[in-house]
Amino acid sequence: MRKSDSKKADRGGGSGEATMKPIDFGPLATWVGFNLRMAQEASFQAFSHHSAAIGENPGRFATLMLIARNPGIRQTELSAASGRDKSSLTPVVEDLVRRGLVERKRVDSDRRAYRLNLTAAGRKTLALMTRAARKHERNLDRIIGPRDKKRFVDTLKRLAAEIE
Amino acid sequence: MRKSDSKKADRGGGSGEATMKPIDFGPLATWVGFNLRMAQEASFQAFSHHSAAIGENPGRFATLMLIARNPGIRQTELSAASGRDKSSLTPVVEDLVRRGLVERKRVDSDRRAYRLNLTAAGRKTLALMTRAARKHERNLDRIIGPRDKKRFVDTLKRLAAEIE
DNA sequence: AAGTGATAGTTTGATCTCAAACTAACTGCA
DNA sequence: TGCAGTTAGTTTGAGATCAAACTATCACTT
Repeated sequence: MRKSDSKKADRGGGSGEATMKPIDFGPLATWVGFNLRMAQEASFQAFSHHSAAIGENPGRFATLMLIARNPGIRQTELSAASGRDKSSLTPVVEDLVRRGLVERKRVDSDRRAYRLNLTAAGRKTLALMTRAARKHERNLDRIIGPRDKKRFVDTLKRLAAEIE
Repeated sequence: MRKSDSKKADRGGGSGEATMKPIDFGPLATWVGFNLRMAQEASFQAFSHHSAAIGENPGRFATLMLIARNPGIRQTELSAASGRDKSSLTPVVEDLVRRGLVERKRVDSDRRAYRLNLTAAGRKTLALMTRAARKHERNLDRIIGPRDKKRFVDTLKRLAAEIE
């Protein structure tokens, strides 16, 4: 069983009875930040489990996709695009290179930087993950409903872009 | 400067010129999972920085709020409500108790379990954080727009609840 | 009672992440 | 030239998190 078991609840101000009370979320119930976290976590977990068979995780997937669509991208650009600190990317890229999914070339004109590209193996893995991701997305779409989807994603994008 | 510097980009299939190209997100652009992560991360960071002055973080805030609204809640219930594994909660609760914000009482009828309650100090800290959270939420609301807010939060809730 | 299976919370180990400090290399200006 | 400030990527340290294994206790059945 993943996550904690949400079963019965015997609670009460002081003296404990055997009444199963629902949780009171107070203001959290309507706050965006909290619900964003809960939804993200649920989505992340579900996709993690889906793609575990391939031996990757959602972060790797985004990384591979961004490299595929932006051949020659550099690590710092990649980190900005994927919303992670550049230092978080160091071990990820290292691992992808070690496993032969990504190729790293030093840039002639700037010897500090690397350019990243997918190898054939990388493209293959990406294709596998894309299939898993599509399945996952269909699941999310079903929950969101086709009507709201575009607006929902737009709102997420605005949030990501505009929070101070 | 937080996160990596998203500045210029000199990229190109093979030979590098000084053209600043925007990132191609491919299918990520429309996928819910990815945008959920980006928005969540942005929101989390912003609130973290806001509440850093109080010496807490978003997770602690949810924890305190849930204890406040559900006096006598047990750790396992709390972990389910806050979407974290119960084992993640152990050090959090320990720390809150150590710092005198939360009080932990063994349950007579079940000596495995604890009941959690806020102390006066805990209520004070929660009040402080609530102020910070309200400011943060106003900021998010402004981005989302009052019209869409309810629907947006409902969708987040459905996602959290219904992802397999 | 004794034993079996579930449950509350902790421990441990593996990942992932940020943030700040660091190295190397670039750019621009004096 | 040569120095000052910036940038690309790495290292290091701290903190979260999950998941599985574990301990203690409970609840139920026999």
